Amino acid sequence: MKIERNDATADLSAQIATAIRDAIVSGQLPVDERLPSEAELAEEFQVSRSTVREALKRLAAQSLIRTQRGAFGGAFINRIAFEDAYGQHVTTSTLLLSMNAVSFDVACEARFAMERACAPFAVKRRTADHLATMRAEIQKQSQPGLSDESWCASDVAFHRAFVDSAGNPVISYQLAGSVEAMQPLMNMITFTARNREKIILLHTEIANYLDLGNPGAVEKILIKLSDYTKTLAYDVIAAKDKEKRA
Amino acid sequence: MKIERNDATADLSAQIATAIRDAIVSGQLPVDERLPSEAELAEEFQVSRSTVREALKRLAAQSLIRTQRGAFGGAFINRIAFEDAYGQHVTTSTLLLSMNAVSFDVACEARFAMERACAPFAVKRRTADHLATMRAEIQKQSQPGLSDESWCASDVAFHRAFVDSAGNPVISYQLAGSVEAMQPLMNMITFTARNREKIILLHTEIANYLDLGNPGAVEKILIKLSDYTKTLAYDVIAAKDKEKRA
DNA sequence: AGACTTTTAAATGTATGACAAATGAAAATT
DNA sequence: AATTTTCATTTGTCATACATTTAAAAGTCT
Repeated sequence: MKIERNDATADLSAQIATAIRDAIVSGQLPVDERLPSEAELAEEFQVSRSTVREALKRLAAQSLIRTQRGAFGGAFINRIAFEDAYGQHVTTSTLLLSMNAVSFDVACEARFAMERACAPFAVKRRTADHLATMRAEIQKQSQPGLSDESWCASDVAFHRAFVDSAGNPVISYQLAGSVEAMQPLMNMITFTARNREKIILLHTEIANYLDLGNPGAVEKILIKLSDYTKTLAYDVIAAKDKEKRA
Repeated sequence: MKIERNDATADLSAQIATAIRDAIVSGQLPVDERLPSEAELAEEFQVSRSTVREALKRLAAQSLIRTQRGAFGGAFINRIAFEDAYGQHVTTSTLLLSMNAVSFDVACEARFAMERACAPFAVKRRTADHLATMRAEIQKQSQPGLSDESWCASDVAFHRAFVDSAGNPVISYQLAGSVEAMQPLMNMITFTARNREKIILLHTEIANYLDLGNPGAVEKILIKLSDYTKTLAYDVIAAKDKEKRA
């Protein structure tokens, strides 16, 4: 089924993981199929059990397999759930943004551009539930004592509900990375009462136009929101620069 | 810096991996920082070296760390490159589509919706290079003897160039999952000479309107392309159903 | 003194063997 | 027939040993 060795550039466990991963991705190993036991794989690849285990842990880290102990246990090809994929995507995207000096502008542009793409579908498919969630988050955002972290979390929840209202799980999955990965960046912005007021207004308009079924208007508000977010970020960055020079 | 144990629901190696991952994601461990050696981590977490190694392999599978052998080697926090992230994203997205019975329509809608979101930026920022790449792929697609696989690969390359022309690496990264993950689905569609002709025409129009700087027109062509792709998929599915009934 | 070679210590990679713990099937018992 | 016990299988963890790689440090030669 799969053979290799003598690559020499990579660890054995990495090579074995790649071989099995390829078999999974290419569809040779169907979902819920059981892999051979660790001992059998060790025999098959002519390596020790530890090496096989390290390979399997690599695959488990990507949710490609799950393991079960006991007789009739073993490693099984895992059906990746949207939930698992979200998590990995968010982790990767977050690190990508924080480690690669992606500017706030670029991240913001990407996020809102894709969010705008949801508008036409959202007006067609949003349910009462989606609207209720969005309005509930707006309500939460209006509470005076809300901490910056809770404010940002509610902001993410609002946008998440909007994206989900487009009724396309693939879009939701793809956008989770953009929206949630920006949360650390957003957390750095201090939202004063005045800022919040303005954003809440825009959120309300989005909900209203979504309710009315006007995609163009929703897109326009999203542009305003994007611009305003960028403005706030500029101010924060400018203030930090000033502080640094002082 | 990080402690746990007694979770009982998860493996020790998974718990340790999570602890270190959290420290990385939260920014406590800066890029290129060296983790303690395996022996030291084993001591710190009060587990065996094998268990630590399995945890580290999990992190390595997500490109969170890289390891180096030899004195002064060890595990270092890895700066995730866009390239690494692409790869993981494509793998996950591909499996998500193939394992979760995501309909062709849903995948197609997501892909083209996000691609349309690129149009306004693409007309502003596309370079001569991008246009040249797109036209070169169109040229390739016009060759009569091209296999279905090569055709699809060239199709991906064309759309990739278009997305890249928007000049936003975050958008490019997010879209890589959608565009490339659909390749297996696209490969199932047999593109006759007549089909190809029509798609090549649409590709040409995209390149032309991009050249002219007309984002609205580009979006309209993308909608046409999306619709046509869906039509082709319907036909293939219908033909398969017929075959099955026969 | 400076350039080259050798040694050495530290770290990861791999192998082996042992035992613990979980688990479901099969056998034994009530 | 239902329940309990036994048992084989498999993953999880630990301990130890050795191979391999690597760069610094020490040594050697010109």
